[in-house]
Amino acid sequence: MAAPSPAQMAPLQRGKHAKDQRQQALMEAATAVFAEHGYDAATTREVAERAGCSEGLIHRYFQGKHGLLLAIMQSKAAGVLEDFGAGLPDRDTVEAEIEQILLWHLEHLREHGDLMSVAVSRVTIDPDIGRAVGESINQQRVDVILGRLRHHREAGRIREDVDLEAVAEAIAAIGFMLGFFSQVVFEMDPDRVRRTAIESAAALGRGIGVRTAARA
Amino acid sequence: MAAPSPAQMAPLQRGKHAKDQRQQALMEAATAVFAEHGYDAATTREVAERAGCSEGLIHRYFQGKHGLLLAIMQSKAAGVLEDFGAGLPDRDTVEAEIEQILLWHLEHLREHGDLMSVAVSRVTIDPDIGRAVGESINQQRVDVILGRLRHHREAGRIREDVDLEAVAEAIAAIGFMLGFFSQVVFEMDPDRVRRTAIESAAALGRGIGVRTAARA
Amino acid sequence: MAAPSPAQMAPLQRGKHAKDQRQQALMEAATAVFAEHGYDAATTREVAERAGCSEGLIHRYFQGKHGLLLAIMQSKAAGVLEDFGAGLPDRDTVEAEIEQILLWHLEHLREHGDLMSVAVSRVTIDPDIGRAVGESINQQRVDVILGRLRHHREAGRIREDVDLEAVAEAIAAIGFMLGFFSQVVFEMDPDRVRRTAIESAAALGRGIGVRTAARA
Amino acid sequence: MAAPSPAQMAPLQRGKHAKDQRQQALMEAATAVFAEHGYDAATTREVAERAGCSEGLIHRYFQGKHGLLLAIMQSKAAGVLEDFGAGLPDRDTVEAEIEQILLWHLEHLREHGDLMSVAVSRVTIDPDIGRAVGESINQQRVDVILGRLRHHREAGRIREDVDLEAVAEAIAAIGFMLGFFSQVVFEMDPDRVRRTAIESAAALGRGIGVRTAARA
DNA sequence: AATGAATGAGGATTCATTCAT
DNA sequence: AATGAATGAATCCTCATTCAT
Repeated sequence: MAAPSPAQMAPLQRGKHAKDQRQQALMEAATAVFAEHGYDAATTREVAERAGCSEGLIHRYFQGKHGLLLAIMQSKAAGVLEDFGAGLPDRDTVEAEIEQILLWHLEHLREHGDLMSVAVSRVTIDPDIGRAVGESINQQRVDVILGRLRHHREAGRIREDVDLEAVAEAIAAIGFMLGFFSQVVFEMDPDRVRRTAIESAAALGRGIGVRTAARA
Repeated sequence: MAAPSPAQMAPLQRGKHAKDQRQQALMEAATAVFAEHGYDAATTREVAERAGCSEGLIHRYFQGKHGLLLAIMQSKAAGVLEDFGAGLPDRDTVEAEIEQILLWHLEHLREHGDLMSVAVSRVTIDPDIGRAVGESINQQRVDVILGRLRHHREAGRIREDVDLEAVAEAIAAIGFMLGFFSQVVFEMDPDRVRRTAIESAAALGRGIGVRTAARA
Repeated sequence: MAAPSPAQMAPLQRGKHAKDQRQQALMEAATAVFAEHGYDAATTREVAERAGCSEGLIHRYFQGKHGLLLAIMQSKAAGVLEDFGAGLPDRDTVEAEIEQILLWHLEHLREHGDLMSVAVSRVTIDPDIGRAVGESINQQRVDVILGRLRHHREAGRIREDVDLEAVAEAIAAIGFMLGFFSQVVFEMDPDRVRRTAIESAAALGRGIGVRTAARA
Repeated sequence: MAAPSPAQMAPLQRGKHAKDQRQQALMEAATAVFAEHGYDAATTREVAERAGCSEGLIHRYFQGKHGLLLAIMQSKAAGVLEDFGAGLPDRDTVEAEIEQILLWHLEHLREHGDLMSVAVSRVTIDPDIGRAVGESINQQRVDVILGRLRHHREAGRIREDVDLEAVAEAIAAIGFMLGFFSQVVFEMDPDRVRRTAIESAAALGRGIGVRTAARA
């Protein structure tokens, strides 16, 4: 899962203003190492080695190991969602909409598997992380989905009696489970996961859509 | 979340089957401590203290800290599902079926929140745990759900073109997310979670059910 | 200064109830190491090595390096004075009294040079030590001297207009400076130090004694 | 005790004799920081911060932390005594002479409390400091006192059988203990310390003075 | 069978010092 | 000449594990 992160690509000599590069390198290395061994079992030594700099910098830049974890979450949590919503085109049918949302999850959670692993493994223990993950990553995702569903309701494509929030959460749930657990954790067959997403979208879409003449 | 388990100080004398009691006490204490601090940060000392016995026993009985974790998973993972399926009555409609499955998740994941926290936080790191959780807990749940859906299909209540496996996984996903993450991790309002479950069941049920006259 | 402390004299095997012996060994080793390098520069590793046991025990027994320092002070501070006063015979003249007090200081501060070095080097920095040294060691010494002077006043051997407390402090001051600084720190010629003590006692004794016929 | 020295932030520009100012600022800041935390526990970073310049300068100017300590001692040790002896007027009686010597100690050791704290806390550990303190500060003080006592002996005010060196050391001892330990370290009541000094001077003065008619 | 004293390997962190700018 | 970013050695401490009792 963890990108090999060959490090030392650039010598990164002293005194340079390469400070930002080093911080970035440290955060990326840490994400990989944390995902591999877990936060506690990860050593600052390995993080520093992979980032190609000294352990001391972790403490200078991030005030210690925990600060590094926090910095990762704060910096990347935003990034995970930045193109969600904005990047997705409008769809003509509810089924297509849900389908593209689920497929987006499949793609993005696969890409950010390391980050999610770290987040998930800490979320029950570390209140700071719990907050970051719960409010940022989870709630925001639900909100974006909800917004898109509202569009469809306004277009008369969703039944009046459907609780949109509940459905948005259900979609987020399916997206997260398939995208992270099925794909990344359990390493299921990608085709099966993809088919499950598509079928779920169809079922859910039918369930909340108004019955059109075609469907009736 | 953690069962209080105050090391209830039954004297736990020497002989007899006190051994089993001690093993049980150790496993329960460990579940709580692991859930609280995470596996790595948890100390065998605290586990032993809460169980009311000496650290040495952890190694004698379970061959160390990791063995204790494994024992917990193996012993409890089975138990989590034992009444799932068997305990649930048959339902007349697909909606009611899905609803009761989701509500069962809400109830049981709340009860076993500690165990799930431990499992989830280790699942990406520890291959043994990954196996136990993935194959036992996740797949078994999907299978049970699938079995129940097949019943309804045989009764002519589910559309022919629906991929039952996909739907079963979707249901399991929603159940797990709502039951564990929403309830236990994010501590959302129980009523909202419950409503979300019911609404999701309705939407999904409608989506896979054949349109009856009543529904049309 | 530091007793060589060859350690490992007894194998001190496991499981023995040699706990007290080990604590004692640790405290003695620490006294020597602290005196040699200073508290901060001393390493727990060296202390443990000299005591012939593992570093971990320092933390188990004394809750860390600082606890070890405290334990030394508390345990030995009392001991330093236990024979002061009790051990000294009554004297017929004030001069003889002061002389024996000063000579006692010379002897005892030489013996406990290590302990005093540690105490003195920490006394300005560490409030706990400041308290222990200031109140225990210093004030108690003055009190004992004061008690002995009162005896002589009651015997009519000390002038009425002398402030006994002030004189007691002066004697304690001379005793400490000669005993610790001159002897231990500056390593002055023992004979000269001894002569200084005797002459000081004579001068001070004459200064506070009533002029007898013999003296006049 | 510590002079506030708030890093008064004179801009301290490049050229000129700003160098001397910086060295001075560094030494004063270091004296305060060393006195506060002890030499080892003090950090060059805090010294530099308080002096308002960068850590690097400590190494450029003083060749490191230890050099800074040495520079302080060498530069200030002289200053502590510069007006001792010269600044004190002649006295008519031995008592008055001793009294003014002791009171001088009270005043000057209070002023240089920080410096003395540093010196005393290092004197048993650091041979360089030991030398500086022992030979410079201690012996010089004794010598000055001895010189003044000789004056009085030449004036026939001191008994023939008194060992002047011994008495000089006793006076130095009392002065140092009262001036540094009682006042600065133990923070005793200033009035009591002062009274102790005066009474000690009287006793000692009587003890070494020739019995005049008035006294007889 | 159970204890808990002891170990020792390993980890995060601190800090004097160096050096490119 | 001065800075402050970077280093890396060294320290205190923790903890799973072992073993004598």
